[in-house]
Amino acid sequence: MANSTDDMLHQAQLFNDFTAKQKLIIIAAIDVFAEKGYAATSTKEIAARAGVAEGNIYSRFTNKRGLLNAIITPVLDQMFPAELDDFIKSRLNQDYMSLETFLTVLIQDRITFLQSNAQIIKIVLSELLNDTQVRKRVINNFTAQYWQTMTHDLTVLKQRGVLVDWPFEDILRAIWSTTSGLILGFLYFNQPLDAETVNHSISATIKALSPK
Amino acid sequence: MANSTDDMLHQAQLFNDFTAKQKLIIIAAIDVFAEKGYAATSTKEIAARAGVAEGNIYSRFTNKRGLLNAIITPVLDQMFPAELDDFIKSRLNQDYMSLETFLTVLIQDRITFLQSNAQIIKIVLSELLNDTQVRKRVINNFTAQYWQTMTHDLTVLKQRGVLVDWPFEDILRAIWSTTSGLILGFLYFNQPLDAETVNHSISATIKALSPK
DNA sequence: GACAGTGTTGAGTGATAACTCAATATAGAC
DNA sequence: GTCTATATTGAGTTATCACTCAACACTGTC
Repeated sequence: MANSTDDMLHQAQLFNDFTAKQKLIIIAAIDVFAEKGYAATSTKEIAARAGVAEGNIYSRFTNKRGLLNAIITPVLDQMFPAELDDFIKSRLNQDYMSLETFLTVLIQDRITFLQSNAQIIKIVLSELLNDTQVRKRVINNFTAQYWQTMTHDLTVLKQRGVLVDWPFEDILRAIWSTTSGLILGFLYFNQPLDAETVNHSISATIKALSPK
Repeated sequence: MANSTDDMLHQAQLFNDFTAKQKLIIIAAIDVFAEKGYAATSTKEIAARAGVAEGNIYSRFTNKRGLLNAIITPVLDQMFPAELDDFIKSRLNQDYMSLETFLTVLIQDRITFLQSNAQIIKIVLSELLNDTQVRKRVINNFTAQYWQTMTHDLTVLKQRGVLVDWPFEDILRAIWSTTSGLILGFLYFNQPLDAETVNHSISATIKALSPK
């Protein structure tokens, strides 16, 4: 399953500090890691797909894990952002922020992000399940950045009485469960990610988190 | 992270066709596979943990993948059952089956199943992401068994007007997203699985799937 | 065009992977 | 207790793994 040219360009933007051949290595590695997993992939295969000598991997990325880290770090850092995108902020910082607006903008934004980094997300997910270090990094990013960002807005919504009065953990789990369900279905089970499907999920989340 | 004796007994029940040493192999393999993933685990390490010669693995399980299959097959087959448990059936086949009853019984049942097979579920999830064959098996079980079972009851609920009129795909995704979110939080992020947390998730699903 | 610095190569290395197999231990039938 | 079939052993085999390194190519500077 090769990347389209668009995907390659998009990914290349994330990796500007690298030479042309190093980018080829990264792109090949993303492909193979996403397909069979990090542990089941050999550096020899990556080099062959990239059309590059195997030693090149080690002169730039130190070792196999260094290559993995170079790939997943930029995505990991953007997954649970410390603050929201300017566009989102402008939509959310209105006089009256409805739960519907809040969840629609938020979920749409994350779906766009996850979908446009589909291959790398697959790698991150797999490592999340198998590697304690990666799992710690994700937890750390989540609690140190995202949690702070979200609880502020969630508190406002609670106070206005438009959000159910549950612990933040339960609310965030509800939001991320539906978002992840959508993305996982798309990535692994060939399910569509069209407007109607997404709208149903968003609508389900809105209803789920509205007070009775 | 060793298994408790209870877990070992529970797992042993699933694997009655095996000798004592073969069960030790299975239990050791479950432990290591769940911790670091199938591909990153060597048969040498499994044999060492089981206190057994390495060759024993190959005389009974043919090869490393055979061992994996012996472990995940019974869980895979129960994950999306062809028909519901008798107890569940009796609760659901009442004169009036409310959406609340339906979802509560259904989700509780799957949470119990997933939780009591926690270690093997971790292995299945990891392989689901990395192995096309396992993914095909899951898809096949789901569509050939579970889909048939569920659509019948969902149709009844739709006709009674207590269930939102969405495609079955979207409804099942909503149910499984929240269930999976709960289990994943428990398995990988040390989140609690207490009654209140579960109730919030179930309540969220009920609201999400109720018509407006 | 000589030089310096960085990028790239690919044959080579030791470790370890999955797997084999002839020898040995064990358990049940009679 | 003997016999037979199955379970178990562990040293050995082959392939492949991650990784190294000395040699070579390339690029820009003066």
